[in-house]
Amino acid sequence: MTRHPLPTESPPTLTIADIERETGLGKDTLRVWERRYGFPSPERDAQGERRYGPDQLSRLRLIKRLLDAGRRPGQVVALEAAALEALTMTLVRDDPHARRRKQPEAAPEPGPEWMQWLRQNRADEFRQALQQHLIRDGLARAVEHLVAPLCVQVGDGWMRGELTVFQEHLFTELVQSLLRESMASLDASHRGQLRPPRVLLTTIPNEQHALGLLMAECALALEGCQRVSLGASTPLVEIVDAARELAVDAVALSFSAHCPRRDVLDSLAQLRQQLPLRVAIWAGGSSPALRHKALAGQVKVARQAADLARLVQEWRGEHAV
Amino acid sequence: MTRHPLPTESPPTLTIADIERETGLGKDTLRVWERRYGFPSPERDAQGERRYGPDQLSRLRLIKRLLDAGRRPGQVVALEAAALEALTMTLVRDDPHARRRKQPEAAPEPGPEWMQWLRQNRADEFRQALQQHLIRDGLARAVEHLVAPLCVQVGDGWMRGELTVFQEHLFTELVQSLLRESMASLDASHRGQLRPPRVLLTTIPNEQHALGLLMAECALALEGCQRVSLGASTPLVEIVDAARELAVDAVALSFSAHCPRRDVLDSLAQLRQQLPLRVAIWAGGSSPALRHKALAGQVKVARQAADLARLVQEWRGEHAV
DNA sequence: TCTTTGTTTTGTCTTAGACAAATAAAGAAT
DNA sequence: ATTCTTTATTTGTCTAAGACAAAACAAAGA
Repeated sequence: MTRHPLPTESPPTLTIADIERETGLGKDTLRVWERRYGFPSPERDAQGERRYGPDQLSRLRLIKRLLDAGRRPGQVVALEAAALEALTMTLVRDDPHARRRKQPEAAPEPGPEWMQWLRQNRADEFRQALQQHLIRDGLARAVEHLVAPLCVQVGDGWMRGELTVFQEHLFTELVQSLLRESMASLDASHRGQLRPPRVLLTTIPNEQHALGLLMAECALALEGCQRVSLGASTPLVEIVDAARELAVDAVALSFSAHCPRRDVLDSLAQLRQQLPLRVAIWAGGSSPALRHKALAGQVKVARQAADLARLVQEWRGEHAV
Repeated sequence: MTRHPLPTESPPTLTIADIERETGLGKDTLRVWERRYGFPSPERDAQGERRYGPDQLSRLRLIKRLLDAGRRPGQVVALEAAALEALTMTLVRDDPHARRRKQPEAAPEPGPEWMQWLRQNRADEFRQALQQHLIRDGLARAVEHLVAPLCVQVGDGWMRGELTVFQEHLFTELVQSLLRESMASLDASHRGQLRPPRVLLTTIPNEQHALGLLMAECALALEGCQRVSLGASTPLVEIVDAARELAVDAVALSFSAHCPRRDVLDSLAQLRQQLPLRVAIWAGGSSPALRHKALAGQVKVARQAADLARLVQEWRGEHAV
């Protein structure tokens, strides 16, 4: 993906745009880190432009993981690769705010075999086991007690470096395929009997995480709701337009843990302002920003699939004919 | 999504980051356009930062559409909103290279009713009609003669402004849901009888267009291939790793029309360099860059779903036991 | 244990200039 | 008429150091 593919030169080949794409760190951020912390320290090509080596890329990947885990740049950017690895192994989900959260009656975690299948790329076995689980325990329980916690485990595993990016992609794709299948057969059993509320599902721009959205749709499907999904990453203006044109009763938004706080709060505020009050806003997902106080009253927050079912029932209670 | 939501002030409220997110135009590009063409011409807030009004945003959206349609910035950026609208109506798909391509035996285009359902947000009718079509004509014909041309029509309609972004999202989601359903039942009928080649499907980073990928997967499913999809936007390094770890015979990549030429050619070259030669590379999609000569020999290009089926058969011929 | 204050960290924005890759236009040779 | 080369223009992205507000942290007070 380098602009000048020179097979002969090995070490410094990646441009700043490449690094931005591969790590998700902005160009400005990369430059200011170089100035402040002395890392990354790319060489320069004939035109004076930055050229990063593969070692710096992987070190930046480690840093990004630690940042997502709650570390701050000043603590980690200047650290050696070895120290970064050590930190990575030490702490997983060491969210500084986590002390307050007490383990809510430790739900039965899915066993380690699931993660092992992923690590060993046994996609077929993973898929079959998940399919069996869906059939035997039903969609509701499978989402709540298997898929949702697996998403957390996969996220953690990715942070710890135990899972590669492609293994995470594979997981997403497998789950997506099976959940959609389950919903299709669920709808078939309802046969046009879908009742209100009519719910619009999507995520805000730059939020590509589609699994949360899909799990939310499952919860709504189980309640027999009419639903319209726009997939991920819809511009805010379009969400407002869609809510009007499609005449929905509620807009459900999913926010993954990686979604910047600002974007979460700002977009929810803006949507509340632009959507008519009779349209409810339901926000869900693992984003910590959803615990923010400013949301109370404006927006209903659902932290689990079961919460979403509760919101539907509340809505039906308030809009009984 | 504005950083400072001031409900009292109406006109200039969007920051440059908002514009980047909503239009997809880079910050650098927006600044250099302002310098060169005098547009956009944002006001400044107390800190001297750019603040764009809604009118400028919509005008930039028009410009973006025209650029995607093949116009160049120098021709359109300085134009008034009215002139932009006029240009938009005038020319659709006015690809400057289009003169060479002769209409290849005009395939029966899907009727106008499909686009009308989308424009009028009749999602249910659209879904039902598509489902019936899939059942009656089969997956192969439905993809080739209905879904694929509809994708083109939707792309054009979006450029002309006849379709909104959310209508395009809705279309994508509906089609995706139905295609996945069809593939699931197709696989169920094969019952573990899937044969080689084993194919990895994905797109390169920043290529979010998932429908092309899904249509490709349909074509492979129809041939009874083993396939592993990673979804959209996988880093190149990860594609290489995944190909090795998952022991695939071929890597299939989908490139939408919006995908930058450079990215297409560079990533294909880099993949060919890093993948072992026994792993075939199949590139498909509507990207014009796929016509480039440099690809010949290195990579097999499939412009339609049928081409992909042919590639599978060729592969099987070469690898007969 | 929770709110309020002050301090530090950190991402993003600003400026103008430079340059190479992509595209269009013009000319030459089939 | 086409196709290939050469020249000219357009256009996106990179560079620099400085600035500043919002987020995060630490410490003091209720």
